[in-house]
Amino acid sequence: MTLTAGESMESFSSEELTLWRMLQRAQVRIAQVLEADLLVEHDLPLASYEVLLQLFEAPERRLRMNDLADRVLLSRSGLTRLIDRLQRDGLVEREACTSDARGLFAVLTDAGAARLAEAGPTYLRGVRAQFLDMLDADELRQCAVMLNKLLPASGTEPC
Amino acid sequence: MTLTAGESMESFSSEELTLWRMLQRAQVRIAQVLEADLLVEHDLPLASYEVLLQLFEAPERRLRMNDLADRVLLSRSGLTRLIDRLQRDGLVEREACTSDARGLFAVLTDAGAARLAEAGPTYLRGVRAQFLDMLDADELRQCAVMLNKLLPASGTEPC
DNA sequence: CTTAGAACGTTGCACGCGCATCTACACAGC
DNA sequence: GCTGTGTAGATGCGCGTGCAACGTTCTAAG
Repeated sequence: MTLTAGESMESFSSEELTLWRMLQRAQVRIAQVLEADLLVEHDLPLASYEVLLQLFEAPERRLRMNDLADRVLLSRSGLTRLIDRLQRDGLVEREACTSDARGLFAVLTDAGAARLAEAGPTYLRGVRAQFLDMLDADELRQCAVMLNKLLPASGTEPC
Repeated sequence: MTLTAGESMESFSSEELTLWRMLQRAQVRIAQVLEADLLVEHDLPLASYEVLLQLFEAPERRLRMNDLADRVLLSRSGLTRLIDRLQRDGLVEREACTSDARGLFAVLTDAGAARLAEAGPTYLRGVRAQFLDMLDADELRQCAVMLNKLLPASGTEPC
């Protein structure tokens, strides 16, 4: 607990932490390139793309605000503003929920689906170039196994 | 190229993209927990921690602003502001570069090293709990191999 | 029916970031 | 020497985000 700086620091440069930092770098770099591509080719931020995609995949192309926020890893307020922008651009609409007057659906419009279809190839190409094509089939499988171990766990916080 | 929405969308939900999105989620979730822990226990944002760590690992605990910006994946302006804050808190100092009057070093102060030493265990514990402990030794090795494939590549943009 | 508490979404505020721009300096070439 | 091009950092500005607080609505207890 009460280590001097010199003592406790040894472990900081361990392989372990290097691995985590590499993961961080990889994810950030891929996301940066992806966002830049989407912005240049379709004037669509990555976060917006992901919202449209989630809505597209949802039944009836609609999702509760709360659900959506969880899926795109955004705070509720952050999603409110993002949906504001998407609605202003006509890509999404808000619709009241009949069974729960508090609830609101974000619904993908036809224009939104079209925009998503436009941007999809760019996104797909970026993910392949930056990520999928770098690894062989075996590695992708192992990657899936590891990510499955990582993900449910991070949602199940102890205590 | 000119696919209808229905056509081009099939591939969007492919395993491939799911994998990328899982990677994204994993990284973001881990970083969120890490940042929350550092903030609660040491009032230190993750980005600040990473700057201090980079400086600590650098020869003479100093780095050029430009170098540092690359290492922490921040824009130059972003780093300028961040160093402003760290300097205000006495964790870092700016020092002129004798060989290049344009250059500035960011130098870790003793207070900065102490703060880093305080926060280190929290960081380490978080990374272990969220990431390292979830995988076995074999997987960690494979992870390292994959990340090595991913990382240099994302820095070597074609065209 | 009334009331306490929780849940859903929105809004005020401050913060942190990136882009474009600016200044200062370095390193050519003349 | 001077001038033009490139680089290192800093600054003005706008944008996007999270936190805390708020209004509204649902649910449960009395």
